[in-house]
Amino acid sequence: MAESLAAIARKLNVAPSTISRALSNPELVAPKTREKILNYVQEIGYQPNLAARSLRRKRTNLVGIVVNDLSDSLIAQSASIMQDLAFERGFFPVLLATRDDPQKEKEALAQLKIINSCGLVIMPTCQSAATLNSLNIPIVELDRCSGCNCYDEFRMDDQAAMQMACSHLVSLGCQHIAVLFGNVDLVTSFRSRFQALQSCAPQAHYSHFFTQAISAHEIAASARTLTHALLRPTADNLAATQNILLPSSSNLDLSSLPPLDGIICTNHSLATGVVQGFFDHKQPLNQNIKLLTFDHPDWLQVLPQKIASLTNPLEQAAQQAMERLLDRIEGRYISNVEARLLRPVLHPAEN
Amino acid sequence: MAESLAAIARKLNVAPSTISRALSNPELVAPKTREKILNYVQEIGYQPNLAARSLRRKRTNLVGIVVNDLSDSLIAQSASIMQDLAFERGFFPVLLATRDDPQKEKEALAQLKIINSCGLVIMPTCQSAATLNSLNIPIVELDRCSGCNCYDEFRMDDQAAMQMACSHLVSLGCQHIAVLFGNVDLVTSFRSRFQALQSCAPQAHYSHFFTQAISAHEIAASARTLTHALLRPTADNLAATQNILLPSSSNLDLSSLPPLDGIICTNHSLATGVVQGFFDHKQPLNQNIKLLTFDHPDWLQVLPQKIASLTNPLEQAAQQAMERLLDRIEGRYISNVEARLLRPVLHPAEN
DNA sequence: TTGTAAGCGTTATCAT
DNA sequence: ATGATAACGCTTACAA
Repeated sequence: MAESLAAIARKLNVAPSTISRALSNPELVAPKTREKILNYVQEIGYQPNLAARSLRRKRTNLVGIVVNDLSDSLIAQSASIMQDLAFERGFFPVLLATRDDPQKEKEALAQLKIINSCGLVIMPTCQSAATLNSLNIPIVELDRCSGCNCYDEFRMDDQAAMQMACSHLVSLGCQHIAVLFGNVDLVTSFRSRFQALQSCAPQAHYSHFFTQAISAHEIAASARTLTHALLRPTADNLAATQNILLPSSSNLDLSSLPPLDGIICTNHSLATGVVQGFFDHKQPLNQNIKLLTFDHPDWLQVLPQKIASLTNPLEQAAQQAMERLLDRIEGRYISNVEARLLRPVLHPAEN
Repeated sequence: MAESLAAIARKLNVAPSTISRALSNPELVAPKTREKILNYVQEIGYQPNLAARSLRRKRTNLVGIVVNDLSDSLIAQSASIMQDLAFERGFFPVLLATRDDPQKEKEALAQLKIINSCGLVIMPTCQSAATLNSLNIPIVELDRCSGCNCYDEFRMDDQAAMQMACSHLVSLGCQHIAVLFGNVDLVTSFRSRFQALQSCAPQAHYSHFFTQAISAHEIAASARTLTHALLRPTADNLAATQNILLPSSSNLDLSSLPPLDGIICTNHSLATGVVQGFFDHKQPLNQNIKLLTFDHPDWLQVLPQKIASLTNPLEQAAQQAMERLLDRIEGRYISNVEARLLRPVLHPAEN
């Protein structure tokens, strides 16, 4: 059983409150006493009882970290960075994953409410705004935005990313580029990437395709089917794309355009499907058709042919997000909310 | 601000203790009062203050979940299962990852001590025994064992797994199988898999190779180098394996044996390296040489040729581990510690 | 069956 | 600069 303040107080012949002060407001206690106390506390490795502290302070030191998919190693790594940061500043991180399921997100937020978490960094799904507001704690949005513009946001600069992607393929000589998106109606990041496409390098033609799917698995499946149609536009293959794309997608009859020589996947789930589609047709990657994917999925390393990728600067965003959150909690940052957009990094296909 | 017990008590004209009882020991309060209380509590959505409860009970409801690598999707999924389970039983899961770094594991355990977690499910690294014992809380080991045999253990049956793997390749006609392991000196699961190899289908010859590496990344790199030597045993390629294998590995001069026609990777990091090695030599997978890997890495789905895999029943193990932990915490299970070994499932290469 | 009261370990207020 | 004291919200003897 850990030593209590009272016990230490008796040992040192001071009042418990003095010790408490020495620990939380050292400047309020005389240097001599302070040193005596801190030395002893150090020596016996005293740990304050956090339950008691939370009870008295009416605030826990628990900060929520809600991400969509921990099995994405970039996200896992970013979460780990945020956890370390929280520790360092005396907070305790509580990590929950939603797998992009709004239901699970609701549960997660409910749980955070139950444990009285004092702050939250979240990668929100499309529909979280209402639930977020009901928490009444400082919140920072990471990588996505929930739509309510009342929280700090840290994420990739979608506009810059889209332009970098297009310029890269154009510089490789591409003239007709298919750009694959997830559901632009429901996912803001896809929407803003698509909007950015309008102002991209005009040296090429762009055809855009939107999946209806939202979950990673279904997005990949849709992209696979779509790839079949792009590579072999047979009647069957074209028909198969009917129910998986949003009607606002480009027409799949591409005969009036130059032949397809580039594909941009605006997230890694799309890329998974595209790569599968190429292999289904025994077509080597990145040869006649140059590929570029947003994100940097783990499986890039085991591909027989390499493809270009554009990495989301999620780790930096995560770090900044957590720092901002803790600053908000501690009242060290009180300015208006801001959206900070970070530039991605382009990795050309190796050889 | 959430309503307090005292406030509710006043509203209902009962004592706070009665409400407390109605919530934690319903059978101790008269059916009529109980109903009145529970209804009201339900209605206003009362949530007990957990800090106060923990303080008084001298026990938090925080259970630690310490895993090595969250970016492994099977592990992420298992962690999620454990979290749900903990929630359902009124506990709160605290998820921490170590990336197989003993230092980070120490930190994680220290943090769990600070927050006073009341139990722990852990995938221990090789050297955790001492730190674990110093926690003085119920512990369950998942997927690996720390060596101290004082905790319940739930993991794959390595012996059965190894035998299934060998039998499968033998049934495909393999006569000479290379079996790749991680560091058998330091990682118990590799050691027990290797021991099981002794009693495997004697219709084939087995050559065994042990990496010195421990971290996932280095294991993959070692396996890649080794694969080069296995596919093209040039002097250079053989020399390159010198410093990455344990000396107790089989001799790489395999000329006295039948030609290599099967490779078993005893975890997915090894498989990553092997697949890279095959591609480096433009050699298709699973054609002349049949491949089988333990685990079911995500990238299997994007391979141009499929390979067989043996999936660790980690999700079931995780579920059982968490159930056991909570039973121990609540004193509902008090028998001696046991090691429960679960059989894996074999997935043949799809066509 | 229910109420009373003490106390968990900390911190904030007030008095010294 | 330090000490005494009350209070945070809950649980649990014990008393009624």
